Amino acid sequence: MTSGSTPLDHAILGLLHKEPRSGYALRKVFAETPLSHYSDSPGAIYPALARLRRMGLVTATVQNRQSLRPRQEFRLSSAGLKALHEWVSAPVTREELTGAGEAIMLRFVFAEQALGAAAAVAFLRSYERALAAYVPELEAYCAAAAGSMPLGARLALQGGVASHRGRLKWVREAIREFRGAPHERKAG
Amino acid sequence: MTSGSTPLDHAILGLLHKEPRSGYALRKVFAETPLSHYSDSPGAIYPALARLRRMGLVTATVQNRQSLRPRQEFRLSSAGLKALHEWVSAPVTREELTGAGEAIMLRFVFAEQALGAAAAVAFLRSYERALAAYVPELEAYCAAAAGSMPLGARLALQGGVASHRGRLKWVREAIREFRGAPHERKAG
DNA sequence: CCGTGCATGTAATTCGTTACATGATTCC
DNA sequence: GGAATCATGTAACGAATTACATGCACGG
Repeated sequence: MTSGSTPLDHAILGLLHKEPRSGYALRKVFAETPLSHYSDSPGAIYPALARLRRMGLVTATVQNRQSLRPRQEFRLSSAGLKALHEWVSAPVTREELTGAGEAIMLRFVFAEQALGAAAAVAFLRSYERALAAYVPELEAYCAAAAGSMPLGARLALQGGVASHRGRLKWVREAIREFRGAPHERKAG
Repeated sequence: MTSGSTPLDHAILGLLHKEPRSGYALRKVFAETPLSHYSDSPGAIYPALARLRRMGLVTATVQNRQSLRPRQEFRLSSAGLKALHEWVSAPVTREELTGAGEAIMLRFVFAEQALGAAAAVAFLRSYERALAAYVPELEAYCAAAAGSMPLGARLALQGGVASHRGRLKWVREAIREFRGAPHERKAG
């Protein structure tokens, strides 16, 4: 098993490909960009880096060697580059498709089943609010950063915007559907 | 903290709301329905059920009490019902929006950055293939099951179909964009 | 009586989370 | 020199995964 195995490992390998970074710099990326759902916590990053180093996928160059708290800069090794290549070249599987946006739809379904149509609509309104706030935010990020981004990153960001816009459209249609449908009794 | 905390806990509470089930029955649901990305492994389900029982959210009725391997049927307690209500009623947060479909886009972005435009297109083709196979499958499930489903579940399923169709459209547009764009040199 | 499916669990390992602890640098 | 920020880690804990172990029920 020469390839990094967790999503966090993969994200780190990808980021280190662009340029060598310290653990702290990686934390900042995870905290401040749309990669925000990867953990920016030291308890995840530093063990992950140690792991990748043990696996030979990254190398660390230590600065301030004599210091009690030396800074390290991590860069991809050739094995790490190979692992990154294997990861991005692997075919897209069915499982990867299934995960997207699952959890939130589950909440919606159970809202209706456990609390009835009114709760389902309330949930949809909350979803709508969150999306209506998030989409312009993403668009702003997109507009600000698109110029300095490679084509793939720009397309991915635009795909994210489109996806959330599509969701928003679905939410609004779903609300209308519930309005139109005969009210079911509240369960529970 | 009276509410179940993990996604699996929530999924179990929601399923038990509909009807009491055994651990094995829950496993089958996770294995055979679009809830497929929750673990159907005994090492996840049974500890989760034990946890929920400790928290007082579910109760177990034991059949074959004298057997060495008694069957249990789990049902929601009133506290469990309350926890379910709280979960589905909680507002949708920004974090819930961010997670959707992240990992796969990351692979796409890094494919271009690490291997260049040709690899990015290859990735998109793989993505396209997977989606083109999955969407009709979902549609078939939808067509077969829609009649016997409550409105919310049907809408959620249709939303999933629409979302994946939107993705597919994006993938095809992205491929065209890469065709049109001047070829960048292969990095690495 | 033997295999297949139903059914419940445990053990080892690994990863992520939260909270904590510590040191170095920079700017006022 | 004190505060904020940069920077690196550890400890305790919870949860998921894989692999394993066990037992019951039924049909051929």
